[in-house]
Amino acid sequence: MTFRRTNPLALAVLALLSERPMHPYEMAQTMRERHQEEVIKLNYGSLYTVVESLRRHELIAASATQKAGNRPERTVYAITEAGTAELHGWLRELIAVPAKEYPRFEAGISLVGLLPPHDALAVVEQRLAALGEQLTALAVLLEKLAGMGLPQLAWIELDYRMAVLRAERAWLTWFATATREGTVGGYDDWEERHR
Amino acid sequence: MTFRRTNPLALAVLALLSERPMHPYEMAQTMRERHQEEVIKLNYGSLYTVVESLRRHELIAASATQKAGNRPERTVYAITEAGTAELHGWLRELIAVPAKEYPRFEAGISLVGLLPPHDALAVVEQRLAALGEQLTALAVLLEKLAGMGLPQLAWIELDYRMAVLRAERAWLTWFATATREGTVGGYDDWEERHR
DNA sequence: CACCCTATACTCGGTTCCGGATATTTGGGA
DNA sequence: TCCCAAATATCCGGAACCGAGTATAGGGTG
Repeated sequence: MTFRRTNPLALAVLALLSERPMHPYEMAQTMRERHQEEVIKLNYGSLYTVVESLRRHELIAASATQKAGNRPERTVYAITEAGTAELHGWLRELIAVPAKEYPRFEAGISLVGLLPPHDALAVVEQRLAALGEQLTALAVLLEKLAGMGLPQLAWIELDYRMAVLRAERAWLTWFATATREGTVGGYDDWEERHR
Repeated sequence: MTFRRTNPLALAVLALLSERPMHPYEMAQTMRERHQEEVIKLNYGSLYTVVESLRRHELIAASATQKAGNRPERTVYAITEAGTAELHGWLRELIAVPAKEYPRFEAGISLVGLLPPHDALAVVEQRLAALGEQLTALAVLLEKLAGMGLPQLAWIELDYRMAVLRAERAWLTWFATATREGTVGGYDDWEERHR
C-alpha cells in the first residue's frame, strides 16, 4: 500500500522531523510557536493517526522511548531517507500543480440567487467588513515580523495570502456595487423571483 | 443532535430540492449538467450518506418510493420547511463569514525554503504555466456562457474565481522574479543552506 | 503543606468520507 | 432476437477524522 498525500499535517510532521527527532506532542508545540497551525490544520486526534500512518509507511521511525521525570512514556520519532524523499517530492507537487479545491465561498456565491437581492447585498457587505479586518490584522502582523528582523522567506505565505485577500475584496466591492445598482447581469429576473 | 454544516454537498442537495423533489441519482445528474460539481465536490458514496443525514435531521423527507419500469426501487425526497430555513441560513453564513480554510498551496509555499532555490524556481514556473492554462480555459468558458445568453448571475462564481486566479498569477510572477534575481528577503541564507 | 490550576502527553469512540463493488435495465447494433 | 455497453441506483467496508476525555506532574498560593 503506497502512501497517499492527503492530510497536510503529515507534511508538517515530515518538515519538523527533517530538523531533528521529536515526539508528537513536541511537534504540536513547535507548530504552535511558529504559527504554523495558521497554515496547516492541527488537531491532536489527527496528529497521532498521521504519525502512526507515516510510521507504517516507514517514512519515519521510532528512535527512542524516553521516560523523563515521571511523565507518561513518550515515543520520539526520526525521519527516514524515504521520508526525506517524500517530503521533497510532496513539496514540489504542492507548489507545481494547482490542486482542485472547493472554497466554501464559491459554493455560497454560486447559489446567491436563492436569496433576495436585498439580503444578498447585506451579507456581502458583512463579508467585506470582515475581510477588511483580516487585512489590517495581517498588515500589522507583517509589520511586526519584519520589525523582529525575520527574513521575508520565513513568512512568505502571509505575503501570498495578503495578495489573494486584496483581490477578493476588490471583487466583492465590485459585486456589491453591481447588486446595489442593479447592473449585475440577470438582475431584473432576480428581483422578480423574490416577490 | 443539531445539524452540522460541514459537507457543502448537503447544501447542494437542499438547493436542488428547493426546486422540486428528486431521488439521489437524479440530484447527481442535475449537478453534472449544470457544472455544479466544479464548485461543490460530488461523490456518489458521500451523496447517500449526506441525504441520509439530512433525513435524520428532518431537513428533507422521503416523499415517495417509485418503482418506474422495473428499475431498482428509488426514494424521492422533498425539502421540509426546516430544510428551507437551513438552506437560507447556511447560505447567508457562507457568504457573510469568511471561513478559515487551509489551501494546500499555502502549506507548500510556507515550506519552500526546504527546497534549493533553483528547484523552487523551477516548480514555481511550472505552476505559473498551469495557472495560465486555467485562466485561458476559464476565459473561453465565460465567453461561451455569455454567448449562450445565460445571465451573469448564473456563473457569478466563475467570475470570482477568475479574479482570484489573476491575483495568484500576479503574486507568483513577482515571487519568481524575486527568486531568480535573489532579491527575496533572506535569499543569501537560503542559498547557503543548500550547499 | 494541602490544594488547585495549568501543562503535558496521549487515547478512544463515534461520525464522516470515499472508492469501488453490485445489481438491474434500457437502447442499439449485428 | 440476442448480446453487450452504457446508464441507473444504491450499498458497503475500511480508512480518516475529530472532539472530548483521561491521567499524571509541576508550580504557584494561601
